[in-house]
Amino acid sequence: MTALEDDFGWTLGVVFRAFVKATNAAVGDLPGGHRGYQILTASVRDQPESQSALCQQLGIDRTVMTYLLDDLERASLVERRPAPTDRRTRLVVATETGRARLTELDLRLCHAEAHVLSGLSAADRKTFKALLCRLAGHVNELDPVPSACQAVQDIAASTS
Amino acid sequence: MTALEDDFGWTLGVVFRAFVKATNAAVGDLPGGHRGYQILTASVRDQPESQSALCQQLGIDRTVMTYLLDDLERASLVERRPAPTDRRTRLVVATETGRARLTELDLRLCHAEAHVLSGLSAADRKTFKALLCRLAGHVNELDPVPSACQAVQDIAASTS
DNA sequence: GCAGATGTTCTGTTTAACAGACGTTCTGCT
DNA sequence: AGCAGAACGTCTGTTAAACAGAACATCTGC
Repeated sequence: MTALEDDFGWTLGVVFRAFVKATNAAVGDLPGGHRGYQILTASVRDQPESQSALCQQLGIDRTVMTYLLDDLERASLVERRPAPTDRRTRLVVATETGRARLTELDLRLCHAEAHVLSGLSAADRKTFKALLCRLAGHVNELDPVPSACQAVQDIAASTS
Repeated sequence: MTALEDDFGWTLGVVFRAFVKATNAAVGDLPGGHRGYQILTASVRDQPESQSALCQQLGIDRTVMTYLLDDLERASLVERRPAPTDRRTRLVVATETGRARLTELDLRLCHAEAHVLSGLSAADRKTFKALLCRLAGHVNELDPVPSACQAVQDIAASTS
């Protein structure tokens, strides 16, 4: 219980970790974990025009994306189909199953967020989110975040 | 710029990542990175009575701690000396150099925190920290955090 | 003094990510 | 049309990090 490190960093880490843990629990056995979720989301919302576009968007290595998609495809959540305009590229589209799974996951993730934030009143929750958002925006100006996944990778080699 | 994932998780990740990055930059070439800093801090503040106590406190594997301490010792920042009461255990004590390095690091980390929080006014900064602290406390009740480092490890296998 | 427990280190295995090579397909130039 | 070079996706090999378990040294209780 001693303040091992700077209090701010420690608390931030605790909260972030709790969110990560809740998120993982919510995602459950989805192939690829949180990255599977992100791929699924992108395939529905953004209709990525190629695998490599998806890679760049999510900050995932091409070689990793390959077997990530393999797993998702094996679970019938997405399909790789050759792009009609350029047969080098594969279009990543969500199946009906994948779409259904995504709406379910969104719900669960919403609960996960609520779980982490349950220590605050509704008003505090709102101000916290607002401040966090301002902070994120400011930080993004200072040093644009390449991607959501990149963050995780950096963190892996980093500190709390 | 599309909201890939839940906004809360994304913003939290962005801010956390920014902090991590700033922290790493502040720590610089310290052997062991942020863990080196934590070990150094613990060796000064808590005077750990054994390596394994340190491991448990920081959530670092024993085998990892071994070469982490090797590196720190090689840099003359800490010393392993046999405990007078039990010669099986090694006392980890900071050298004078290590102590000086730590005060310098504390200063740099303070700047790093200020850098991340520079997007908020002093008042907002204060409320943000307070809310974060309440959140961390609450989260800790729900599911006690074993350690600061454990968080990072979990995050490595996780989401933003 | 001996059996078992504990602290630390070493070895081997596993996992994850990345760099590079390869086959396929497209684009630009002649 | 045909060819050189680039781009996309996949596969192979290498590297780094973490953990499990064995091995060694030392302590505690009987």
